[in-house]
Amino acid sequence: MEQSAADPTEPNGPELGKATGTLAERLFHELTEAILQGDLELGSKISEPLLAKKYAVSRGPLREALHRLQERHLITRSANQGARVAEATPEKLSDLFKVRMMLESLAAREATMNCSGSDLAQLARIIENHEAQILGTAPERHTALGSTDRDFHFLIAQRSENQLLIRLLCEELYPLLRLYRSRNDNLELRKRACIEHRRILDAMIDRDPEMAELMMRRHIDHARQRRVRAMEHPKTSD
Amino acid sequence: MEQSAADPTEPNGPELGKATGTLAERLFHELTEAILQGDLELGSKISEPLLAKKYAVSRGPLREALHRLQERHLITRSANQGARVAEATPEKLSDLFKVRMMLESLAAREATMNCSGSDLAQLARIIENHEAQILGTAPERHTALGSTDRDFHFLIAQRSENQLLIRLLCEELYPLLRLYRSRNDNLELRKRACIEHRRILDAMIDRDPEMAELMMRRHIDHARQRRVRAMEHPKTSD
DNA sequence: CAGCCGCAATCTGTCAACATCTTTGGTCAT
DNA sequence: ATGACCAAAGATGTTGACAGATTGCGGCTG
Repeated sequence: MEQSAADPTEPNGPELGKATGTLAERLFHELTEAILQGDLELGSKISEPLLAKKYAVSRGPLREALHRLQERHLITRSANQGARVAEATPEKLSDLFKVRMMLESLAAREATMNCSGSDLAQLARIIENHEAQILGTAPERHTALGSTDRDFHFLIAQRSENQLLIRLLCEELYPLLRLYRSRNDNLELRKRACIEHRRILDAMIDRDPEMAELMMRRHIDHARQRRVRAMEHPKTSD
Repeated sequence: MEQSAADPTEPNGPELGKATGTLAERLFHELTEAILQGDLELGSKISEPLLAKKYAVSRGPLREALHRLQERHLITRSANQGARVAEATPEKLSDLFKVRMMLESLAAREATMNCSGSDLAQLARIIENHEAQILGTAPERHTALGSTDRDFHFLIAQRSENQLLIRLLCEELYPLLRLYRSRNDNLELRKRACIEHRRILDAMIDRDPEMAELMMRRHIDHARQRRVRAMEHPKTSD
C-alpha cells in the first residue's frame, strides 16, 4: 500500500508513467524536487524562458507552478523582477525547527490517542530499523539515507488525524527541511536520536499524551541546537 | 480599507494602494478578501470565464492567483474539474485552533523576551481599548469590530521575530480564521478573553516566557472549545 | 578616464486563440 | 419508459504572440 496522499516524495519510479495530471501540477512537483535536490542553486535567479525550454513546456504552466512554489516559500518573487530560489541561513533553520517543534509536539500528543496497536508496532519496527542501520546490520537497500528518521516523524504526523497539521508538516515543513540537508552521519548523534525516539514511543505506548508531547518537544529542540550549531560552524569532518 | 496583514514586503509602510504590482498579485488579494468576506459562497464552484469577466481580466493572471489560493487552502482544485471555494466544518475549525494554539504559544514565548517597554505599553493599551469597547465607552470609530482582539495576537506574532512563524500566523492562519467569523459578541465571553489577555501580558511584563506560553495556550484552547461548540450548536442568541 | 544618458536585448506580465477533457442533453434501441 | 450511446456545448489546460518594464552595454560628455 503505497502512500496515496499527495506526497511529492517520489523515490524514483523506473518510468513513472505519471503523465497524468496537468502540466502545471507535474512541473510543480518536479521543480520542488529540483530545488530540494540541489539541482537549482539556492539564491539563484530563475529565468522563465530558460526553465520553460529545459522542461519543454510553455511559460503558462511554468508560471502557475512558480506561483505555487512561492506560497510554499521555496522561491521568492518580486514584481517585474522575476523569481529567485530561496536561500538557506542559520536563522531560517532555527525558525523552522522552532515551528516544527511546536507542530510535531501537537502531532505526538494527538497521535498518542489515535495510534492503533499495529501503528505502535510499526513505529517500533522503524526504530529498530534505524538502530540496525546505525550498527551497519540493516538491509542496506531498504534504507535510503536518513529515511527511517523521516518515517518515524512522518507516521506520527499522519496519525494526528488533523488535516491541517498533516499538510503543514508533510507538505510544507518537511520539504523545507530538505533545504538544509546535513552531514548528520555522526554516529553518536544518531544513537541519541534513537534513544529519544524510543522515549517518545514509550510515552505513546503508555497512552500518555502529555509525556509524548514533551518528549517530542525536547527531541526536536535538541536537534535544532545541533543543526544550527553545525551550520554556523561548518566542520569539514569528511 | 487597509489590510496591513497582507504583504510581508511592506512590514509597516504607509498604505500604497494595491493598485501597484501585477494583475495576478492584485487578483490574489482581492479574491482572498472576497472569499473571507463571504462574497464567494463557501463550497461553490469557481468558473474561470465568469470570474475573469467579473474582474475584467483574462484567464492567465486569474489562474495564477487561483494556484496561490490553492496553496493557502482557500480553494481546492482537481485536475480538469475546476476549483471550489473551501468549506467550513467544525472539524476544520478545531484543527485550525489546535495548530494556532501551538504556534501562538511559541510566539508568546519568543515575544516575551523581544518586546520593548513601549511594546508592552501598546499591548496594555490594546487591552484597555478592548475593555472600554466592551463597556461601550470606547471611541467607536477606532474599533473595527473585533479588531482589538486581533491586534493583540497580531502584535505578539510580530514580536516573535520568527519570519516563518509570522508568515504562517498572519498570512495563513489568521485569514483562514475569518472563514469562521462568529457571533462572539457574548459579553461574558469577551470579558473572559480580556482577563486572559491580561494574564498573558502580565507574564510578559514579568519576563516569564514559559508562563506567557502557558497562558496563551490556555487562552486559545478555551477559545477553541467555545467556538467549536458554538458552531455545532448554533445559538441564535442575538 | 569616470560618470551619465540612451538604446537595444531580454525578460516579465498579459492576452486571445487553440486543444483536450468533462458534462449535458438528446436520440435511439431495448 | 429506461438505459446506453453519441454529439454538441462549455470549461479547463496549453500555447504562442504582444506590450510594458528592467537590465546591460555602448557611446557621449565633463
